[in-house]
Amino acid sequence: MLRITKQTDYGIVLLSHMATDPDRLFTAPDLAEETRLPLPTVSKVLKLLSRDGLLDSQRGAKGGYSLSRRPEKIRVSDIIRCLEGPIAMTECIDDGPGVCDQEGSCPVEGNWQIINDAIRTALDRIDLSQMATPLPSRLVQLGDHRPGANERSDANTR
Amino acid sequence: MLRITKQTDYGIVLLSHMATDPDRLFTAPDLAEETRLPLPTVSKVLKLLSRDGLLDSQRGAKGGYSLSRRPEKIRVSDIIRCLEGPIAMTECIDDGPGVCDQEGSCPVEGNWQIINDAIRTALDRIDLSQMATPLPSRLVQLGDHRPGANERSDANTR
DNA sequence: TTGAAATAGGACCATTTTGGTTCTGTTTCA
DNA sequence: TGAAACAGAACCAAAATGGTCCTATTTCAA
Repeated sequence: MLRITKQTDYGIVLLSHMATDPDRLFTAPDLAEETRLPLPTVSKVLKLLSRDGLLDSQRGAKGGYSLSRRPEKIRVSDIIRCLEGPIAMTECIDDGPGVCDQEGSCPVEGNWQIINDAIRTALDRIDLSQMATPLPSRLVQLGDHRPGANERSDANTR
Repeated sequence: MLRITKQTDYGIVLLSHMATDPDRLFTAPDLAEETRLPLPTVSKVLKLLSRDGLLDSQRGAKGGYSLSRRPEKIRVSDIIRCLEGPIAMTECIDDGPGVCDQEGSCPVEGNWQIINDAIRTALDRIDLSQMATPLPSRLVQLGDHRPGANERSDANTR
């Protein structure tokens, strides 16, 4: 389904929430409550985000997490890269040469770059401030994106 | 890793190969050999592609698969949608309302649309003819994108 | 000095996805 | 009528995910 993992989902939710008050120091328990997500999971994600420098952390009592930079400076691509690794849609990319037995004969070969770059670029353009705006205007009609209303092709998977 | 599944990978490889001779009728065994992929898997993917109308199929002896339309008319997004379901990076999209217990309080809510649309658009812009060009020119420097050296590849799409 | 409150970092395991194979039809041509 | 292909589904091992939990370590403040 070309989807991000739930962890990343949580990450974006958490960071978006933090972006609404960019200077505040948030504890994990606070965040868990405010976003209504389970604490252990929130905790785990925050650690990852902090390890990669998207969050600053203060240990000890009165500790917590805060955004390491302005929301505008944190791109969705940063978050995904932190929580899921390099944004490359196929393995032949991040494994380097020599792994794929198709090498040389693969009809696609370098052309994966086209796709990867397109995705990366798209994700680079979106930053936290955009995600955090409290439903800016209903421009983005919520129920209106179903491609031709073609039958739910995921109907069989559950 | 925000990656497509191997099945989709195969699908793109297969279709790209077929795009190099758009009018030819390919049998699954032929394709397996020409792309050096295992036949059972090739077979499986072809069936899916054909079920969704990306390929035409002819049964019986002398049967096979052929592109259902010109390579330029087959977008990467079509292939992904066929092999992985709707292109929506989070579940709150394709499941419709009422599923997410965050509803109403989720700080991101409709803003996922921003991301989903960006991805969809990016993938809409790439068609099979682009993927199939036999390494058009080495513009897209192959060995230069590894995680460490993150070169900004702006200025292409959009 | 000490205890409570936080983060840091793993280990762990059930569940789900995936990758790939195989089997049993059905269709078509020669 | 048989061989060659596609159609469709079942199946299962391996990998990835989602969550939780446990044990440090750090810091503040009484």
